[in-house]
Amino acid sequence: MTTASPPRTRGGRPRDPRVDDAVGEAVLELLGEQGWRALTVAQVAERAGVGRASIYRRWTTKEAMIAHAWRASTAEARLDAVDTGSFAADLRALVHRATEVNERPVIRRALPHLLAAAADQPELTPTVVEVTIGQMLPVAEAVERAKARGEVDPAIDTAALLDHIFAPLVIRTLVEGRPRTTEEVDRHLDLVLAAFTTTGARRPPP
Amino acid sequence: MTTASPPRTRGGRPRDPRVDDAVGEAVLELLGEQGWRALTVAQVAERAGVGRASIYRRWTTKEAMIAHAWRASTAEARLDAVDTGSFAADLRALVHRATEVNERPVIRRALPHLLAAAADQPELTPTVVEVTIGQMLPVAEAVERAKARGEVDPAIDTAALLDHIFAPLVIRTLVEGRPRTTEEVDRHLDLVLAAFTTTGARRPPP
Amino acid sequence: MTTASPPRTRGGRPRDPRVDDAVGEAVLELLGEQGWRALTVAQVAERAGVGRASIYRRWTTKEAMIAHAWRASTAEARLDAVDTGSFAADLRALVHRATEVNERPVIRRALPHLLAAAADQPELTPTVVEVTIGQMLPVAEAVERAKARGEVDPAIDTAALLDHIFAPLVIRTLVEGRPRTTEEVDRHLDLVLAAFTTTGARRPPP
Amino acid sequence: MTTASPPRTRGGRPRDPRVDDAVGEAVLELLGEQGWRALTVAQVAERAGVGRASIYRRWTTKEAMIAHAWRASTAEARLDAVDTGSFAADLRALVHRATEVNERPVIRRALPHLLAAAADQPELTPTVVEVTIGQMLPVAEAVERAKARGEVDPAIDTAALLDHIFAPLVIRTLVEGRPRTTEEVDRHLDLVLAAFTTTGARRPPP
DNA sequence: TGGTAAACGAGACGGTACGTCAGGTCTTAAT
DNA sequence: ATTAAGACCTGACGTACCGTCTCGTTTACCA
Repeated sequence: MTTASPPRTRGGRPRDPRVDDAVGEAVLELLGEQGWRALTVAQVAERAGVGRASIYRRWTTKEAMIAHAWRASTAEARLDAVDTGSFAADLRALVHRATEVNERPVIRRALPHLLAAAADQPELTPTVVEVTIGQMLPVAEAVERAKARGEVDPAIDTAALLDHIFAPLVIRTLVEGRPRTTEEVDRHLDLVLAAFTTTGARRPPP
Repeated sequence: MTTASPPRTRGGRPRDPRVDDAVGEAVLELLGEQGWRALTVAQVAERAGVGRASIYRRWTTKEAMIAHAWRASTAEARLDAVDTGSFAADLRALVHRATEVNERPVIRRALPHLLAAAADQPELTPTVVEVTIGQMLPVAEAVERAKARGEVDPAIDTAALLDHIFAPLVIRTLVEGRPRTTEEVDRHLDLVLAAFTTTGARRPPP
Repeated sequence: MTTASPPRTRGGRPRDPRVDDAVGEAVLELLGEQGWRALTVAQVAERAGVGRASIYRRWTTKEAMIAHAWRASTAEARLDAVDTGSFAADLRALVHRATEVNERPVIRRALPHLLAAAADQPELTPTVVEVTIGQMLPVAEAVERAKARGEVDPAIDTAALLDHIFAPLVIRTLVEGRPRTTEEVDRHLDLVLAAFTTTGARRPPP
Repeated sequence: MTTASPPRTRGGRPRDPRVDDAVGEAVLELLGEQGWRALTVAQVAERAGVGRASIYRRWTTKEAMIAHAWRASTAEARLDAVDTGSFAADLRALVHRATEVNERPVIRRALPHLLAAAADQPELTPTVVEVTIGQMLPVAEAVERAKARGEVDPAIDTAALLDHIFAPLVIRTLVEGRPRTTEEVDRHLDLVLAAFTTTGARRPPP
């Protein structure tokens, strides 16, 4: 789904797709500049050169508007697959790149608020799930390849393993409010590889 | 720290500690009843039988007020230590009880919003860190005992292990907006024990 | 000027004139019922069935709002002209009727506060001047006719004479906080007629 | 009455009279500097170096406090008697000096508000009456001398004549929010003298 | 090609929460 | 029992934002 529910088109002027784009861009800009609290629909409308009514015609709440813009932005930032033949190498490459993506201000500032909004408005949950799963997809593929190669026990549930890979990083960022350093990510991956792979591969000494 | 920064009281009527308590109780009640969005300072003041000014005198923002009430409430809900002599048994008992605690409406509804608030207001981060660490403390002790008994490799960083124990549970609750079932928690602990203990202890068949 | 400065309406929804009317009525009702001190913007908004923002959009201060409502109300209460052919008769009729008008609760309770408000907010002065002059207008016409008939010396400044007619009555009401009785008004007019007319006409004995 | 109701003095620490003085001075200073609206009890207390409770122990409301300070200040500004032997000369001297007194910022800014306060709080009326009458007292004496000399018809009620002398000046200041010029006062007195004295004395050409 | 239906930017609408401020009362320790 | 200091409750203030609702105008489809 890339647009905001283009509903019945029976007569009348069609919706201007430039509005969707302009709103999305404005939301991301303002989120990055000022954070979630300071972001108002009126401001978005002004920045986008759009009427407020045109926004409410597309999304029922401010949160839905932001969620849509956020999803649209992550779609283009999706990680490319990486296949080096080694699970450890794949994992390090993918997780380091995912960490970079999550450091973009708009993501870092929006994610906690989107989780909170979804807690109150269950209709936002699919969006949150979709984005988080989307980000883990290339890693899931690497895990499957690792199972095929015998690097990972096939009895281990892939989803559970993905959580062990990502959740500790995400939760620390959420709680401590600062991104993980490269070194911290590497140490985390050391432990993951030691605990969940048959080789217990550690990173090569520098 | 159990009270809201009673600054030097050089002359003048001292702050009435009953105000702090009444506000804390009112916040928790209203959070549980209505959730975060519907909670207003005016409502808290009325429920607590307190003037709004007395609240703003103590906390600069609504979020700080809630964070304080939340911390005060978790202090009394802290998990008791459990020491059965077996890391697996300790872990299952403690994590199941922690899961129960986190299911209380006030916690479940407030946590995502507190994380979001802390993202905008860094001064709230210590409170969030303190509470989350507090909850993990008895588990940390169990881990240390397990290391002493040789059930867990002493080379493993305890904090990292704690994250592998808790983060996957918490993150799934945050993202999916529903609590983990007992069965899901058990399966998660199976994997943790298999991956991070020397015995790879699995739970006994029922 | 009968409305609250509907500024250039270039696009956008136009202001609803019913809001102006409803606010004006509500102000006058509440002024009459409760007086100036007890009158709050929130109360006016509720009584008028109007949002508070709509009031603040029109008037910058509570005083300006009341002044506007007050002027609008006096416009319809303006005295009709009286022309009996005799200055004394004209004057007695007009001043007695003006006194009645000024006894209406809304006027009696509002005037002192409006004078006070104008002392702090000079932009209210034109309104106060307009209303007071408006009330004296029919008397001014009677004075001009009296001058033409030779009952009043044409060398006497009409505005000055009007002040001698009204000011003593008004100032006593302001200072003593009670209205003038019919008898007091008559005695006052006796003196005015004796001092400022060529005939020195006194009232006929009862 | 120069102090604020020094009540029962039965045991205990006596009231510090410096508090009364300091409060009075602070009120007058702040009235002159900022006007009535911006004057708060807290500000007065701070400026006077006094606790707020000490103020409320003496006066029940803010208005009563100001009224007291105002009366105390006018007591010392009372006009000295003038007796030149000519009513016209006495009158011009006294009224010009009264006009000067009324131009002091504290008076000009406070009078309208005191009238408004008295409209809501009848207990303030005596103070207002006392001050206004006090100011007119020397003029009343001059009127009596004029009656004795035959310059003014003894049948004219002195109080009514005083109102014709002062009310037009005061009301114009109240309504128009600006003081009378010397020339305006002189023209007003010309008319008063012409209308209410047997000589109809006009001022000598310059 | 002309009508119509829905879009558009602008901005007013009712409602509600916010955070500030003022008034008048009460409580402390000290005098 | 007073004092200065300062907390207390109450409640109005003015601002800001939300989501809705007109306005007058523009733009596509369809007859």
